[in-house]
Amino acid sequence: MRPFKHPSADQFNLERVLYALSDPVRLDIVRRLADVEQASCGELDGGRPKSSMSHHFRVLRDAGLVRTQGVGTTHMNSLRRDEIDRRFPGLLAAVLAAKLEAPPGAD
Amino acid sequence: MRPFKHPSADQFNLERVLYALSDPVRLDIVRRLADVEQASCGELDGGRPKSSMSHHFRVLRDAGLVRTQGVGTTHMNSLRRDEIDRRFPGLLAAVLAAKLEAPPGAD
DNA sequence: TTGTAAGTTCGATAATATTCGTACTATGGC
DNA sequence: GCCATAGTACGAATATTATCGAACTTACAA
Repeated sequence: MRPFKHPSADQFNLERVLYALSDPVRLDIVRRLADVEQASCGELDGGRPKSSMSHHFRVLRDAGLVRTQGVGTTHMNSLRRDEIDRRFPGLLAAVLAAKLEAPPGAD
Repeated sequence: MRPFKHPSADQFNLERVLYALSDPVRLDIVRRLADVEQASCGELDGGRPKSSMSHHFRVLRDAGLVRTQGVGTTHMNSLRRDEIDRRFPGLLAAVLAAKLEAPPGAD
């Protein structure tokens, strides 16, 4: 199981990062990774097909948001929080702190 | 010239906002609006066709990032900074503060 | 009223993404 | 070795977006 190619912090690209975060499935992955420090792909699919999830993980990896390493037979994903923070200070914090959809009538 | 339909702050959607910001042309518009407080569409096209720009302004408007109002024969655009800030604190600041592409060898 | 400048809207085309089934690969347990 | 598990890679269908020309609308000015 050869390791994945991850971009280095100075290769991060703001547009790519924002794009990666603009998908509900991927945003959800990021939010959950923010809580658990590490999780396998299987723990993060919402019942979705593996091939779909694999695609989303790749987008997140390529953007630099997530690091994936093979551990035994599973792939462990973690948020590259420090590196993202260093390159785009405050961005991840803002995204993670963002209030979800305002239900009609709230606010 | 009937006014445009702008979403109210509680209708803002994080994914939509992130998506709107994930395009280089639109990100550039937002960055420049952050400096000037107000600008016409013509001042912000980079020599690009009007119809293309019109599309991008619409995406930004629909996401709630930009407000467009007709003034005479031109359309004046401004960043809805306060409203975005209230709904997604720190997000715009982080995006605007983000270092651009790291040139190879920098950092 | 005729013209012009500023943008929008429409429509077509091309480029990108998403989704997901199927086949494939690697690892660990028996 | 054999099998199950976890996930990737590929391929195809579908959907979404971007780009831009051309026609249209509005406001102002001469």
